[in-house]
Amino acid sequence: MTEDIPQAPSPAREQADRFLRAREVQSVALLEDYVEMIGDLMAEMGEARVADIAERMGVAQPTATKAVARLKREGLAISRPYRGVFLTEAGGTLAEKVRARHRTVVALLVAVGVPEETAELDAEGIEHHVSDSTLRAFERYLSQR
Amino acid sequence: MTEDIPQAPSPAREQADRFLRAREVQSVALLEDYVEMIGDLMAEMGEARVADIAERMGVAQPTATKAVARLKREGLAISRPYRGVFLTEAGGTLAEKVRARHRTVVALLVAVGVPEETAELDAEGIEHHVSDSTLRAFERYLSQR
DNA sequence: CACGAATTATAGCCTAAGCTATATCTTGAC
DNA sequence: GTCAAGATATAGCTTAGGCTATAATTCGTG
Repeated sequence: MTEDIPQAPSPAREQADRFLRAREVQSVALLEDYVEMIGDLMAEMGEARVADIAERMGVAQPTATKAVARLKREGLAISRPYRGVFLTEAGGTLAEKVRARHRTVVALLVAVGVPEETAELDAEGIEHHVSDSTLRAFERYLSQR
Repeated sequence: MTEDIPQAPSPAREQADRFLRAREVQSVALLEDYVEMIGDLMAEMGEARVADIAERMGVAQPTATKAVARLKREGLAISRPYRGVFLTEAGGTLAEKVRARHRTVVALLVAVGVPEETAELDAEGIEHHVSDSTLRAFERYLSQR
């Protein structure tokens, strides 16, 4: 047998794990975006209609329909055919979390000198990769200054 | 005709554009990761072999082969069957840019209080969404403190 | 209350990125 | 120089997320 007990993984393995994590994050990123969007629409108009979701996400209507189907599968939304889409409790909770994280990321970017517009643009992609640990660090940084 | 000359786009449109941009970024993110990785391997071992690329990326070997094919299509790498993979000049330039951006992102995260390990983990996903403008802001922030 | 317009769903297609299984090529050891 | 082991390529499948075209449903208006 080899020298060592379960211990330091190889550098290659560590690096691979980072990429695996990034890919995992990516797979939930779209879900998060849709959930947040549906939350917005529910707040603004009482319900989210597929056409509005599609318009705001910048996708074709059938793409939005398919995304909603996935949200339903994951227990984040409910809907009946030809009717509006609504978030479940889990969906609502996620939407709130995503919204808060988005605000924090934008605020941090602005705090370190990124122009508002750019911050808003970049945050859309960045936010999904901000872990809870990093998010807390951002909050600490923003509060003590 | 309507009231206004080509001007302020609708909020929905603006939001859609942000998502479109995030999706675009995503489509080049993997290319960037592979190019950086191949650069690392070339520096360490003189060439990048498909098996090593696969191991470090945490994917199966055929997935790496396919990725290399895409890199070749995009003019970022060259290779001959059953031989190592090498970066083109364009690939090398991109690798250097990606590596520098990665370092800056990690440094900024650490500077605002994110633990090293977490910074390294999150940076892997975040970096691809950091625009040139944001990167410059990060550099300014890091230099004046 | 019926019908046309608007909305939503469905069908079918494409590409990217992952996988396993298997075929092909290279190379080092004998 | 052969051949077995190792590395790479290929075939074929899956899922996700796009798209267009078209079918089905709902709803406001006359």
